[in-house]
Amino acid sequence: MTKVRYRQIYNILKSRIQQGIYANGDYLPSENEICKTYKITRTTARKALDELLKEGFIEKQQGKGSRVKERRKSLGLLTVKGFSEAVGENVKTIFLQKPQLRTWPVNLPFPAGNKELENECYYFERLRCVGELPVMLEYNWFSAKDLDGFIDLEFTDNSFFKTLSQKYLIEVTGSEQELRALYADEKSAYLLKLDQGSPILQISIKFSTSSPNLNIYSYLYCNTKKYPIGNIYNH
Amino acid sequence: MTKVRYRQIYNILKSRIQQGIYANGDYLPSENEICKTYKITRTTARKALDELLKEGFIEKQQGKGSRVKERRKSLGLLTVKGFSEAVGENVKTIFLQKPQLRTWPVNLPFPAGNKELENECYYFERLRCVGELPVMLEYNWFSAKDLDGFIDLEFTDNSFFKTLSQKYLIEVTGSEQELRALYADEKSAYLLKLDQGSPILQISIKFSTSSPNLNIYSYLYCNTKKYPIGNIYNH
DNA sequence: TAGTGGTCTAGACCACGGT
DNA sequence: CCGTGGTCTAGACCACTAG
Repeated sequence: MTKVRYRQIYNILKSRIQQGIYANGDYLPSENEICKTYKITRTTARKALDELLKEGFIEKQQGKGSRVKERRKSLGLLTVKGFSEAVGENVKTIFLQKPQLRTWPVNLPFPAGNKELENECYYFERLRCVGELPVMLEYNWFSAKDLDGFIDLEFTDNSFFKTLSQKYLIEVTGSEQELRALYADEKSAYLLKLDQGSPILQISIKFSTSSPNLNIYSYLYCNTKKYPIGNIYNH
Repeated sequence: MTKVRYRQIYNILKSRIQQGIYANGDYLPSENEICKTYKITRTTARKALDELLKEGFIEKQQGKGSRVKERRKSLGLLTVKGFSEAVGENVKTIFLQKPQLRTWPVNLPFPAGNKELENECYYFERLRCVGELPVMLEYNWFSAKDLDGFIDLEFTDNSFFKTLSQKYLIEVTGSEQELRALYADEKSAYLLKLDQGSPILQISIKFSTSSPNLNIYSYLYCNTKKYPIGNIYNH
């Protein structure tokens, strides 16, 4: 799959955790053992563990080891690359607007680069649910440059980023966000099954990708009553 | 100051950026040049740059370099260790409740460990302003164990974490957060100069420290109208 | 004292951007 | 082509935890 070694190790360890092979509170093998097992050096092993740390799967303590941490019932949207990855199973996605070509809107969450604005943009709109409960309303824009045929595309696993990766070999490399508490407008309230004027969490995002002239701009509107948004930071 | 080399380099580069020696859009010296200048290896140089990246001071591009990024007018609370660090200058802090000994409250933002609960806890409460505008209301709890004399303590630079570091040699090593949009209650609304029932951003935090039995539990209530909360994530 | 994670060195090869 | 950042190796020393 991915070529990078630390990413492979990361995936192996992550799936071991998710399958419960390393259960809650267990210690992972030590860094040196991981090195021996996978024939890598500590630099690489530590890089894999760092990813797990950043995403809240483990916690480390000097002199003791890396322990599997309980993940809370929150959507780790801020540290992860998208809704599907953040939530895991039991996700339902409803397209309110399939990808279509548009002119750029006036109010992007972050200013776009000139090269991006040279072309029109793709736009789509989705409602995300955990089980039957709608928890997030999502608006997305990105430059149409270099992404021919995006309109007719079927999303793999309903994941936009997985689709980008598989069909265009483009990876998300980072994100920048701003958070605001707002009143829900009529549309958001209706779709998220809230009273109009309820407090709602707006997340403005700029995703950067491995393609320098492609950024994804998104507004997320979250119903945080049942599922708050989670975030983890180390160091 | 700090003994760790990459932290020193990080501080040097950060202050160069803040002073405008490396201005907005400029490229930093390349990793190899940084190595030569400070007589370090690339591992160390890269670790310093990684910190700058995480906090949004720079952006990197393979084949080109590390460029100084414009910081937006938002409080980078989620990626940084506290209000003072997040905001920079022009901060005003008002103590609503000076540190005092208390019994633990019922509703901590995250469950505390048994060792922490064995003792009573310290509590304090502050209002944080940017200029004259109150933007954040802050409630803090932490175990009184090993922190004798905390009540009479003067905070250095109004920074709780700086005080911990200097007086007790305890460092913040990470944090975990949950975000919710709520209605402002009477007290929050009054202090943050909002209408009662305005939407308000609640950040529940657990700060972990270099002392395994000391975590800081906080609720932050933010007025995001003028200053949204910012966050950055890479990889 | 043995084992763990944290820091650091010295060097290598690769992928990417611009000339 | 060269210089950039991204990955990886092999090995060292340190700080912390626990028996």
